[in-house]
Amino acid sequence: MRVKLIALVGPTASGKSAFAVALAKKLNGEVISADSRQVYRGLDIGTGKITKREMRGVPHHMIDIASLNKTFTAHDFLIQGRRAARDITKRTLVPIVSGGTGFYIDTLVGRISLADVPPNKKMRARLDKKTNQQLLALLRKYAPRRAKNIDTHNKRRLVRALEIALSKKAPPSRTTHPPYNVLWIGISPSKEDLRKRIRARLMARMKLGMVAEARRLYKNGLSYQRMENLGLEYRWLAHLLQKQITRTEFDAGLSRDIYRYAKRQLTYWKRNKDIRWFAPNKTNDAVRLAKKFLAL
RNA sequence: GGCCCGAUGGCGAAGUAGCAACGCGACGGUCUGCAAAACCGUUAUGGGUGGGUGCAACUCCCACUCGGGCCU
Repeated sequence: MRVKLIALVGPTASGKSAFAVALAKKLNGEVISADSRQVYRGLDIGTGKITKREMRGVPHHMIDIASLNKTFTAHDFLIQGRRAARDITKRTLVPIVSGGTGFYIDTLVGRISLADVPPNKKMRARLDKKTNQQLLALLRKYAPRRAKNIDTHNKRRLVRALEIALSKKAPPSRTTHPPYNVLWIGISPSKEDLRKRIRARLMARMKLGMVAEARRLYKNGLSYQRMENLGLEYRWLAHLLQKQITRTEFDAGLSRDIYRYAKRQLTYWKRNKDIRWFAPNKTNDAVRLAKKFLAL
């Protein structure tokens, strides 16, 4: 029998982290965070990372497990996340995967299977010099099927596709059956509510010293370039610290970008018809559903 | 009262007698190891209003309205 696992998704600032804790307490579970930025040590306020207090004794996995000197990937998440899930179920507890990085969750759960080809830095550097046109031509030659449905303007994707196509290893079998029996729960506020939550949360974090955190990270060697690539908070913080924008522009620009990000997240989950969506104030229904799922 | 300049999508902003650039914003979407990233698409049948000239006017002419400037 497949292991039961609960996947809790929702846009940023929807309140899913708090709900994950509540759910874990009620169901005897532990949380596996699925957040591509909270895995890094040092990114705390900017990522809205849950605090020890907020965890209320519920163990959280996959937080603070990576160094900013390295690039954490979906594959890393897959390996370590599954290990965490195994570890939790071994203790007869329920794994609750909760987070905003839909791609990571889909990977962990087996909705998406990754090619068994690790990043090849040298090859990437070489391919990066080519134009999208050239990359596409190469892809047509070495992986015509992939070339058909790829984003032809997206260099990052083109490079990765070629990396797979040009590697010696044979692609993995596509038959990876989902290792888990998943209950999908989504938390989604209304658009207006979401906007308000995002602003309020941003202001609160500014008071907590979000700017100081970024300044400290910079002093400790985190380049503005890297912050830029981290996106959202750290990207805007980098601009602010370099005095390229005013505080007013920072507030407006960042909260707008966070909102846009939230919409992108929702778009990502739209295709997953298994998700049962709940409003933030209707989480009791979600708890009931989860209990039923576990009782089966 | 007289003279001059301007009036283009939610905002900013080009341009030309012959299908209304572009930027921002908004909205929608993609997603097979960087996923808070990267990438794609849509967004003015209409150019202050009313007339006129022209095969054709946002583009030329006249009047009016509004905004800005100058003069008495």
